[in-house]
Parts: sequence; structure tokens; C-alpha cells
Amino acid sequence: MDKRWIYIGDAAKHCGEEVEIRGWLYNRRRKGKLLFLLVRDGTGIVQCIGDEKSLGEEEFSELDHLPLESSLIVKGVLKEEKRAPGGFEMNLLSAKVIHKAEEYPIGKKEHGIEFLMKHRHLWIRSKRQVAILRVRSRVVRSIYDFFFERGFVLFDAPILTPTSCEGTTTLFEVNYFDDKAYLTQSGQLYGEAGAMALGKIFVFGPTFRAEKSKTRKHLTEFWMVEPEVAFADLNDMIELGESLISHIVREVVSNCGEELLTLERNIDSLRRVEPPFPRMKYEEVVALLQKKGADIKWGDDFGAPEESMISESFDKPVVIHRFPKEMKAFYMKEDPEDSRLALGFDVIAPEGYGEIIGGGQRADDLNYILSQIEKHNLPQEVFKWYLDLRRYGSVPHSGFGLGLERTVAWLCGTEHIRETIPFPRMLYTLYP
RNA sequence: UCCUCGGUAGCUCAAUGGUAGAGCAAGCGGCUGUUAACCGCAAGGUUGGAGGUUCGAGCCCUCCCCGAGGAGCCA
Repeated sequence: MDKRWIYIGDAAKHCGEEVEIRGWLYNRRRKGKLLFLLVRDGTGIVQCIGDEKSLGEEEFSELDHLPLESSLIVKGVLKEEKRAPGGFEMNLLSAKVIHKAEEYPIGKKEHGIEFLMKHRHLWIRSKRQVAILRVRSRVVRSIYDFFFERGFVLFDAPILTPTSCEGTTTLFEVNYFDDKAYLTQSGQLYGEAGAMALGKIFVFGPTFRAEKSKTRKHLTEFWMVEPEVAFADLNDMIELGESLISHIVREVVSNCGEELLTLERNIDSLRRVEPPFPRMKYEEVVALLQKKGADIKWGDDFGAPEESMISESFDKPVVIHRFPKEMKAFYMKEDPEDSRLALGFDVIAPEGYGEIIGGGQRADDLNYILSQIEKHNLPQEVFKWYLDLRRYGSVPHSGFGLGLERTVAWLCGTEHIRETIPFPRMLYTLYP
């Protein structure tokens, strides 16, 4: 594209030049015969100054009454200006209104969350939401970079599936011609087939869970990246998970400085995130929690308060591994050194943002899996294709899933996960 | 699904059982360096819905609807 107009994000490169900017009116103020327009274009906000003399009485008056979020094309000379928000300012030569907006519902003062969620399609224009969505985009990019640089192959798992992956969680059911289908709640089983075909793969896409969860950490539609590696063991996966998280954090810290500033995110705590992370066996965590006074015993899962207690004890993400078998899915490999345990691991994010990774080594023995399917009361027929993977060249293999939105929530320091995806889907929230 | 809190002007919130009010936005006017600008004027209401108690209900009672926070489950 030619340079018919510039983006505010590139303002520094065009200081002193006469340029054109295309965007929307973010805010305006008037001081007598001086007009201050804040124009945003998605890459930033620039203050434009017009006076009645150079704009003419008619244009000045039109701009003075222009509703917020009207679209416009402004032309003028860019200069550095300490008094202007963003550090740059444009002396207006002309301002052409493309569309005069109706009265904009989102005002400059605070709004309640119900109102904002109903106007999510407009809310995403505000400064803070733009920053979060830019961080999300950078996190996604850093995930692709990480796996492609390491020779992984992107392997797309289906979204419509004949059945559940784990059987326990609630599924969204959809009509599939004369049959029923379900929205995927994990690409993992398909990822395992991919790893047997391509060696090391990653699945990256949306997943769906019809859980009636109503917390700041849950969405019914969320994105997950799930690597799966043939011949890798639990330890390899923990190391891969540590590297992935560290890579994401480094990329965000070095490329999203402006956004993190807007979000008032403390960057020092993010800079500390380098491998190795603290690692604890499940039983060690139970002992730690008991010492801290939690009412928990071997065999219990960690609830939200326990998770917070764990993350408060460290200033990095924490790896917890070797959980009781009963707590984990049927496809987990048993610990050869302790048959009560499964070779699974979780990574708990710092500052109470919860579990961001869950994974482990997969069971590779056909008879063991068959016994686990029976134990978990799952229908064997639907796993027929999956069991084939243990019939034709079964190998040790491992993988994990990293939740995108929880990771973004942690990096941005957001109060609630609903702000980390453009249009969140939650219990009772399907609009807009 | 359970527990707790809430629903009053377009928005954010006030209002001992006794005349429904403020700030912001929108409208009009003033101001040549504003920073969620400021100042002035005027306007804005079926108090979520249905029923009940009372001389009198935004407020008390019953049911319903909607939302938020938390729990369990999970990424």
C-alpha cells in the first residue's frame, strides 16, 4: 500500500511532516477559539489542534459538535509536544468528517460491567481493551514462532467431534444431519494421532466446555495450544512448557511495552519468569498446604484458595507433577515408580491467575488404557480409532495444553478473563 | 447448580415508610494550551415485572425476571 495516510503508531517517523491520519474521534475539548481533538486509529491516539481562524467558522463549529467515535480524516503537520497525550500533536489544516456518529453510548466516566458487556462490540475500541487485545495477538504470534522455530508442525484438530475427549465434562451438542455431534473440548486425542504421523505437532484452536462455571477464570469458549511429541516423556514436557511460557513472557515484555504501561502492569514480576520454575510433586504440595493451615489431605484436588496459596509462595509459575491417578484422565500414564500416581503435570500461574497448563505423559499400553476406560465408565466404541494408535507402532509420547486467555489475563493483570478475548462466551453470555 | 449482594434519568450513583436528587453524557451559552478540561443555563423519571401490607411504598412482604461477586469443575 502506498503512503496516502499514516498510522499514529508511526508518528515518531513523521515528525515535522504534513501527513494524513484516518480514524475516529476519541475525545474533544474546547478552550474558546481553540479545539483539541483526540483522534484514534487503532494504533494509538494523537491530539489534533484546530483554531477557528485556519479551519473557518463552519468547519470549526461542526468539529466542536462532532459526536465521539465519528470517523474522520485529518490532515496537518505532526510535531513533538510534551503537553499532548502520547507525546505528539497535529496542527490541523483540515478535518473531513466521514461519518457523523449518533450519540455514543460509552461515555468518558466509568460504566458498570453489565453495560459494557452489552456494548462489547464498542467497548473494544477503548484504550484498555485495545491494549489487552494487542497483547493477545502478540501472545498468539509468539506461540506460533516458538513451535515453528523448533520444527513442530501445525496440526488442526476438528471442532465437530463424535464424542468427548475426557468424557467427564459437559459438552455442547449440535445437530449433525440425522446425528448428534459435539463441539471439541480438547484437540489432544487427535493431536496424539498427529504426533504418530508427524513426530511433533501442535494443535491451536478454540475449545468449548458447557460447564456451568461462573468465575473470573472461566469461559465456555476458549483457545488452547496443545503440543504433542512422540517419544517424549513427562520431563521433556515440563521443560517444553517452561520454555514456552518464558518465551511468551519475553516476547510480550519486549514488544508490548506501551500496552503494559496502559494496563499499569508491573513488568518486574514478569521479567523474573525464566526457567527453571519451581517443581513440586503433588504430595509435597499437599504437605506445604497443610503446613500453611489448609484443610486438605492426599487425594484431594486443589481448589481456588489452595491454588492462590501455592502461587503466593513463589514469584514464578509453579510446576506440580505426579498427581493421584484417580484425579486425572484415563489416558494418563501410570508412574512406574508408584502405581498410585499418574505422570501428569500442571503449571500454576503467579499472582492467583490459576492453572495455565495441564498435561503429561500418555499411556502407551493398549491393555492399560482399556482397563482405564472401563474404570472411568467410558464407552469403548467411540475410542476405537484412538486405541488403534496403541495397536500400530505405539510409542511413549507426551503433551500438554496451555490456556490462551488465562495466560493473557496473567500477563495483562486483568481482573477477569472476559476482557482477554474479543467476544467472550460465558454462562448466560452469548451476546453480542 | 448453590450461597451472597444488587436492579432508581442514556451512564455512574444518592434518597429515616412521608414532595424522587446529584455528577457525567446529550442541548444552549462562555473561555486561545485543554489533559475523564472547567464555568453557567435549561432539560431529563411507569424507581426491573406482578401481586400484597399500609392513611401513605423506591424503601416492608411473596413470587418471577435480569445482573454481579464467590463456591464446585477445569485451561
